[in-house]
Amino acid sequence: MERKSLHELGAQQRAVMQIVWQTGEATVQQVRRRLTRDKPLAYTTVLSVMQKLEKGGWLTHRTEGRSYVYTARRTRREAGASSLRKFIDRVLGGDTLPLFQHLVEDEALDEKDLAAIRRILQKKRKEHPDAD
Amino acid sequence: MERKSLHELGAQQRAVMQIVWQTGEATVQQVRRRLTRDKPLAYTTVLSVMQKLEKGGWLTHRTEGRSYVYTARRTRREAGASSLRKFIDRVLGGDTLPLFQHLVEDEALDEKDLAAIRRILQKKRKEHPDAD
DNA sequence: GTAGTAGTACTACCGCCAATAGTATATCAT
DNA sequence: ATGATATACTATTGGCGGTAGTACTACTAC
Repeated sequence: MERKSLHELGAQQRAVMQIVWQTGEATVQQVRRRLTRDKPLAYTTVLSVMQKLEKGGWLTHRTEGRSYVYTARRTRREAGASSLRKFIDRVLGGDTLPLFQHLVEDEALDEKDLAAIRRILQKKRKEHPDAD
Repeated sequence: MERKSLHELGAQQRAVMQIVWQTGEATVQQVRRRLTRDKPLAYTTVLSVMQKLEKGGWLTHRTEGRSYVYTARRTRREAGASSLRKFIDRVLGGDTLPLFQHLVEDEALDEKDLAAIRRILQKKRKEHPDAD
């Protein structure tokens, strides 16, 4: 079965999820208004997308007045992490090292970020004071 | 148009690319033999996959005898890095630091990996001896 | 030189699913 | 009651991955 991963969603579905994550919770109308568009989508289109997302386990809703208020079932962090795990396995063949390499070398990281990374590493080192 | 990214390929297509990358170059037959299968795929099936990959800019071929020898147009590193970049932007919203945090803290990294990461960081620090 | 073998080109089909939206039905406000 | 708004259900379209068949070409072996 294998639950689907964030990066396997369609672009529109991801866009909706981003909106829900940003706003914390949202009705169909709110999502619809936020979807930047030359020509706005039909209400029912957005609704359909969200219903499919709910069926896929991405959203839940509660009733409020006559509307549904949707919320994400997982935080963006969680979804991102799980997606990343699958990405590493599937695309990089489980090899995390190139990933770091890319992150540190190619990605735009300022000194603050780098310092934070060093701090993370040192903390990790304390927990496992094996080698070096 | 926007060229497609490695993680957006199908599983079979990725498998073929991995084989080509591993062997450096390969004919259809070679790829076919390497595709682990209960029931081996028809020759023309593998051929079709590779032709589509060629059309999509992933492979090129040269003629050798009566066969085509296919090679990848980008190295696995390049493809992986580019895919990763898009993955970070599109899927994680450019959020690199938490990504890193997650990787170090939750993902299985042995000491060897950690050491390699430190090395990368130190190299980076030499190039930009700004802060700290 | 004819039959067989191996290769490629082109075409096709199936199934899945994202994207889009219409119709039917319910509910609420006035 | 009427109209606006909301959801449920259904439908259509288009693309694409995965699979493979058929047609054509070229080499090989008697």
